[in-house]
Amino acid sequence: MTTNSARPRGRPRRFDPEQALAVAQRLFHARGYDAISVADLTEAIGINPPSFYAAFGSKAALYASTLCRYTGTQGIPLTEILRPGRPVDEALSALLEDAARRYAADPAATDPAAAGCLAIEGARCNDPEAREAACALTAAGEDAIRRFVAATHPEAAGRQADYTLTVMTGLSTMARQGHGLDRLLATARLAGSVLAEALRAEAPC
Amino acid sequence: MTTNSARPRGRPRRFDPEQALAVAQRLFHARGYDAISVADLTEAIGINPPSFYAAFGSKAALYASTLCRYTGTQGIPLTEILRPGRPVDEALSALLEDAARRYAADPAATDPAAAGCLAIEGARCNDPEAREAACALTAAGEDAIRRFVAATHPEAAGRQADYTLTVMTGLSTMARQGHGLDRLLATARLAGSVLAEALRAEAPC
DNA sequence: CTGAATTTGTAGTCACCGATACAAAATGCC
DNA sequence: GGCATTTTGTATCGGTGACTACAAATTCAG
Repeated sequence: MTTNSARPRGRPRRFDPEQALAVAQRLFHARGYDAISVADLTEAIGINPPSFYAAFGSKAALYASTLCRYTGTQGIPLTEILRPGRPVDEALSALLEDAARRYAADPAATDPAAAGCLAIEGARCNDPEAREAACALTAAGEDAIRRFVAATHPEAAGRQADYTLTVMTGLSTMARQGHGLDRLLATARLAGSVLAEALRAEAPC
Repeated sequence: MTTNSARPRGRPRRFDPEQALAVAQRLFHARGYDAISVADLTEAIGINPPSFYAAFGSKAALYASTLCRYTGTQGIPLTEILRPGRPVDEALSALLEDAARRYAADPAATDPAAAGCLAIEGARCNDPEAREAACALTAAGEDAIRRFVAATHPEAAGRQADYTLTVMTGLSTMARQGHGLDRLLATARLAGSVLAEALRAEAPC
C-alpha cells in the first residue's frame, strides 16, 4: 500500500488553522469584533487574504468559530455550576463569582486587554452576522439560567434571571473598563448576597 | 441707527444648529457612535458635509456636544438624587430606579431604539476621541457616587460604588437588548434591596 | 453699487474596509 | 513524467469611511 497519510492532495498548508483560530479569538476578545480588521487577523496569523478566506470563509464566520471555541475553553461552565438540585441562591452566587474570575483580565496573559465575556461584548457589535452569532450564545446562557431557577422557583425565575444577567453583563463591562479581580469579586459577592434573601421573601416554602 | 440685528455679516444659515444637535443626539443614542456615519448625520439634519464641518468641527466634536446636551436633558440628575445627608441606601436605590426609568426605551418616542445611557454606551465605542469624551462623563458620575457614599461610610464607598455602577451599566445594556421598563425596574429594585443590609453589616453605627 | 464676510452646493480627496481574480507553486495519484 | 488538486502570493476590486477644495450664492457695511 502507499502512504495512508490523511494529507489531502494539493499543496500543503503553511499554517495551523487551530492555532490561527486561537490567535483570532485572542484578538477579538482583546479589542472587539468591530475594531479588528481582516488585515489585523491575516497579519497576526501570518497569512495572506486568500488563505484566510479559503480557510475561514469570512470574518464573521471566523468569529462564530471563535465563539464556539470560547465556550469550550474559557466560557463559564453553566451546566456544571447550574447542576439540577443545587440550591438556587448558592448556584447563582457561584455563577456570579465564576464570572468575576473569568472576566478579570489575566495579568500574565500576553494581551492584558482580553477582559470581559467574548459573547456578551460581541452581542453589541455593529456587524449583523457577528452580532447574531454572539446573541445566540448569550441567549442560550440566559435560557439555561432561567430554566434552572424555574425548576424550583417558577415565580421568581424571571426576576432572578434578569438580575443575574444584568450583573454578569455589568461585570463584563467593568472588567473591560479596568476593574481587577478584587473589585469584580467584591461586586459579585455583594450582588450574590441579595439572592438568598429574595428567594426566601418570594417563596417561603 | 441701523438695525441692531445680531445677525452676522455673511450668508445666513439655512438650519438651526440647536435642532441639528438634537437630531444628532437622537441618532447617536439610538444606534451608537460607531454605527452613525457623517452621511447619516448630514442627511438627517438636511445639510451638506461642508456645512456640517463648519458648524460642528468634526463627528467626534459633535458627539461631545451631544453628551453635554444629554447631561442637561435626559441624564440622571446625580446632584439631586445624591444630595448630602440623604441615607445612602435610599439614595442609591433611588439612583438605580431612576436609571431603570431613564434607560428604558420610550415607546412613544419616534425612535424606539434610543435605550440605555448615551454616556455608558459611548464609553466603549471604537473612536478614541469620542470614547474619551464619554469616559470622562461616566468617570465624573462614578466619582460623584463614590464621594457621596464616602461622606458617611468611608470604608464601604469603594464596594458600594462599584456595585452600583456595575448594576447601572448592566441596566443600560439590558435596556438596549430590549428589556422594557417593567423588567428593568424589577431588576433595579432587587439590586437596591442589598444596599441597606450591606451597609448595616459594614458599619453598625 | 462695491466689497468684505460667511454659508452653500458640487464634486471630489485619501485611507481603509471586506473580499477576490489570477497565475505560479507545491503536493498526491497514475 | 503528466495531470488533477489545493494553497500561495501579488495585486487588486467595489464600497464606504471622514473630511475638504473651490466657486457660486447671499448677506451686511460703506
